[in-house]
Amino acid sequence: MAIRVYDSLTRQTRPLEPRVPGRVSIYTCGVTPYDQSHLGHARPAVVWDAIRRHLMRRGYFVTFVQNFTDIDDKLIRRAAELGRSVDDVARQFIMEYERLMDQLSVMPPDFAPRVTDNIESIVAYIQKLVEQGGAYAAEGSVYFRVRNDPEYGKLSGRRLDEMLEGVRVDVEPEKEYPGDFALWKAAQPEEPAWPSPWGAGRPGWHIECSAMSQRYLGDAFDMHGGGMDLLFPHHENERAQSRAYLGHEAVNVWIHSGLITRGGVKMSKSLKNGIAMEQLLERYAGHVLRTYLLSVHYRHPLDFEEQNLDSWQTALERIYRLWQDVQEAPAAGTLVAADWAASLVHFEERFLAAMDDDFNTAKAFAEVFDMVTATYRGINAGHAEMAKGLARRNLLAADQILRFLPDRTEFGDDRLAEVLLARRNQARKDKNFALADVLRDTLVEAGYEVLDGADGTRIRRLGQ
RNA sequence: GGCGACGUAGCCAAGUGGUAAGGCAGGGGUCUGCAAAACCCCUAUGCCCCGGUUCGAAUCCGGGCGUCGCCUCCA
Repeated sequence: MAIRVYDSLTRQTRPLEPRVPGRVSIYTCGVTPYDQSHLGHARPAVVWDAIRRHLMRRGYFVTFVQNFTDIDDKLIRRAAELGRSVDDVARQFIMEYERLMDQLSVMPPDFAPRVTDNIESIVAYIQKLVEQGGAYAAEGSVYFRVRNDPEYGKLSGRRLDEMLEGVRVDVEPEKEYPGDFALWKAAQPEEPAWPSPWGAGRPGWHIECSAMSQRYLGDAFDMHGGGMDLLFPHHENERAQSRAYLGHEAVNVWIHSGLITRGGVKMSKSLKNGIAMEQLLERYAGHVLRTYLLSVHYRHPLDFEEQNLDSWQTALERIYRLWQDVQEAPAAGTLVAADWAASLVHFEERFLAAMDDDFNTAKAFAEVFDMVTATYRGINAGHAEMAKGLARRNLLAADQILRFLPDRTEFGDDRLAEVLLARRNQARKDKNFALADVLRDTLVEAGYEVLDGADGTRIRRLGQ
């Protein structure tokens, strides 16, 4: 069955048809490293990671490029505030971003190009646009002729004339047309600058993605992604540039992830309602945050509410309990005929079908929860060996894509807790329940969950 | 003002024509020394409202109401 994806340009869901059979090339807009990363930066990264993993699971060879825009107005301003160089500030936040992504089990991109390492390509790209008449130099800057593209506005669903009604007043006077945007910005004092045919300066905001996607993926690639807020102007402009440069469409499918809101309002710096990942990761494990972001369909807005995150964590606990119970289970032997057994046997098909359907991770998780229930049903029905064997296989299959299992799955690695547990077991054997309860309370207070079962007692450190 | 999205149980959330997934919270049971865990049963005759199309609509069409996003830097 083909993978179906929603394309922002055509506003339709259609089968994914890679340009080169068996291979999928992807470019996504990364971050401008001028400050700490917040949840809004994590969402697209996690979503794309799940998409990549699913494509790989389906047998595609995936090439994934995600850039860093390490020269830009915000970055220049920030560096000035901090009294440090732009490069220095950018490097710091890039490192922090990469560390956070690692905590969220996000695979590093195959290429993570930085704008400042690609200036020559960008200049060459602009030069060709100028030669073709798609762009013009003025006062040391270069602007893109937006009106040359009859399709300008199609991606973001707007019309040029309508858009300019509300355009801000301080339009650069050297522009031929107010809607034109800068490809190259003439150098300002105290700002980093590179040489170019139009004088010293630096790239405008949108050109880097056209130039770098072309450099790393070629004249055409399969998927282009980013947050919904990049649709306009960033992706609209990017599309116009690439079409002018190439004479054809560069992108096959445009994919945009929904924004994160708080109290229904978008997270943004100006409203000071962003949540730093750093801070969140102090209180929640990486896989809890990662999967919380995947618990909602990627195109829908996600209203961040700490209580909902807590509910999600509670839900995950049930999966972890099962995992600890089955991770060492041998492969299932004979199969019995029962509803729960069929459900365990066919789990992966259903799980992958959910992912095939526009990467419906919310539905995929529902399949996982169903599978957990079916497993316990089997265990309670007296078929523990078969149920556990299948559950182990199924959890590993789902985890390949969703990455919900904790990194450290051992429990009881705490010697003291083991001693307390042994004492409690003895107390219970002696029917000294008062002592047994005290020992249990002590373990619970120490952050353990105490699970009495038919085949002995297990303890499990919460949050793992 | 223009363009676009969304509105499903107390809360979160799938579902785009065939009779409401999943999770959290809550109630009742089974099991257990007790508790926890686990399992079973229950919890939306209804999917913002009003019309329409259809044998049949949460899903399609029209009109409202509400919330949000983009139009300016933004993942």
